[in-house]
Amino acid sequence: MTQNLDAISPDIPSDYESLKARISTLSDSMPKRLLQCARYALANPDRIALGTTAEIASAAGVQPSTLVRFAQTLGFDGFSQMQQIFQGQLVGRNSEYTERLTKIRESGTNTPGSILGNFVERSKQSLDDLLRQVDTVALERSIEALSAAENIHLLGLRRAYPVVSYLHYTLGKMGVRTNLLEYTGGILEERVQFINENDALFVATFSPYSPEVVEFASKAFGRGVSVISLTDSVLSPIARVSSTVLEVNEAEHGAFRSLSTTMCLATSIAVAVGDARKWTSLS
Amino acid sequence: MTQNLDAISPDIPSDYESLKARISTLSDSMPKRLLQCARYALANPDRIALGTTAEIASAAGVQPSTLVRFAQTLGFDGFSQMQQIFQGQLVGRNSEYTERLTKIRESGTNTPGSILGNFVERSKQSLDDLLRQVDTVALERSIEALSAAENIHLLGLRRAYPVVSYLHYTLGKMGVRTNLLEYTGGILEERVQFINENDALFVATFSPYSPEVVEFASKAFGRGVSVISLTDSVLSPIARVSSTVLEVNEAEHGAFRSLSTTMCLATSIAVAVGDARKWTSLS
DNA sequence: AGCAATTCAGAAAATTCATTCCAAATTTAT
DNA sequence: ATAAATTTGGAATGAATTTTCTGAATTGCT
Repeated sequence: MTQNLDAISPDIPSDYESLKARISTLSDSMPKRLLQCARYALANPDRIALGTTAEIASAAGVQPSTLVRFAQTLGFDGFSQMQQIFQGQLVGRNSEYTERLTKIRESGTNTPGSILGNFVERSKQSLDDLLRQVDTVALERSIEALSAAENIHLLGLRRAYPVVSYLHYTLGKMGVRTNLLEYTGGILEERVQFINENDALFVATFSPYSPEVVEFASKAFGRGVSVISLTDSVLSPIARVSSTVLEVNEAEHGAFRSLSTTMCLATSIAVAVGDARKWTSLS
Repeated sequence: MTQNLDAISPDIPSDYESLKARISTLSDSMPKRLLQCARYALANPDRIALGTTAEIASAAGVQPSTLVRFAQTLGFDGFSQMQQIFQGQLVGRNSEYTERLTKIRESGTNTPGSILGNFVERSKQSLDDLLRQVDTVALERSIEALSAAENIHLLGLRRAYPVVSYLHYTLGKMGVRTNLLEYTGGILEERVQFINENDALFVATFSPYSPEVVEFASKAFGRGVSVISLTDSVLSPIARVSSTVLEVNEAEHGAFRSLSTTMCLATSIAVAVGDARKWTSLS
């Protein structure tokens, strides 16, 4: 009886795309736990494809039975039937991926896909380099300096602006207030006076190094402020006026650079500083 | 415990590559049925990864128990253990990755270096996932829409702000002027009226989705504006009010996410749009 | 050809798994 | 505030799956 009705009305999704679509539409009317399943499934399709109900359930923080109910809500008989869709996606994607990779490698055509592929490849390379070449001593000194600072000031223009802007946000989220120095005409220099000796200045600047930024850092450094700089070469003019220099070689495609690697380092710094501050400044 | 035993007994392949190597070396001295397994496994790795012993056995023309013996011949405890290697290959998670991550995790302490290591590994994985999961159709449609737009408006707050901010910069460098919508209190909504039908709105928003952003996009979409959104899930409220949705699963470490992958995609979009515009709008 | 060692198929056992069920808890409607 | 309906956790169940075991078949050796 029920089976007949089920078979008629909600025909089951037959591929991953329609499954996603259905989850998306049904998610509105889903109770808490089922929504939790929905979120987990969309965020970890691979684990759904390969895991057992027990494993997945514990990873998603629900009961195995909830997973089954989730699958049934979507129109499947049970979990296993839903799992097959995820498995199909996994296999198809795998073959597509290798195909895509070879296409990227051989054809120089500038399709959006190949541009992306190129950036991905180079970014991975660049991340590897970062981990291999990073100066851990400098990194640790940076964290220390930032953790110990009374106030943290952040400066970065143009390409470096998103980096400091994200640091500002992330550190803020961790309860570390920072002063993001936005560029508002020639007034920048005047603000050096508001930075005092116990503060730290974090500066990011890349290849056509903004003179204003270097100038600003120089003045702060001259005043005895701890200057931590993030740049792309030790030859950067900022290096001369920094207490600590962090170097990043960003991935590039033609004349354009991604910010993947830089962001990775920046985020790590933020988390490390947040961690360090948590222990020292715990009220 | 188990690790010690594993390490002592004929060390088991931890990688699909080394597994293949072992199969091919041992296959010389394999009896008929085991050879049959070997051949089938190498020819149908996906089915080994996903099937049950019964299914695979019948497909390969052997008994389930033979499959188990086959796995044991290669040094595994049983079939299931071998299957994991095939699964890892399918997901694209090779042993180096997991090895490094466990090494990082084992070191336990949150030293700056280990935090960075963690972010680097996860970002690399996340980049791989991006290339695997990216919806090329959506990507191409996004590029088209952005290239064809009279004006491009960019919107993103909090964690998404660095992304649009970088897009603003990069597109500007390529001669594509964009309108970066900064948040200045409640005035945001009023600005919808300055966006017209031939424009495109690029919106980025992530997990605690800013209602203002969604609201803004919704209004623009309602006015017939082409809305391209960059978000982290199809469950994102922005998906409903977008012409095209680009999904990114960013790497995370604890509660904190890097922006590496997102930045990689954003940069690719910028370059692709810049390319496309170059040909159409060459004066 | 005859014997020993190895390999095999198939059944049996042990384990794990997906699913169902029900009482408790929570939400919704009245 | 109370009752009804829905949702949830967790145990129970029955099915399925991996693995072991054993006698038969095959192979290799003399």
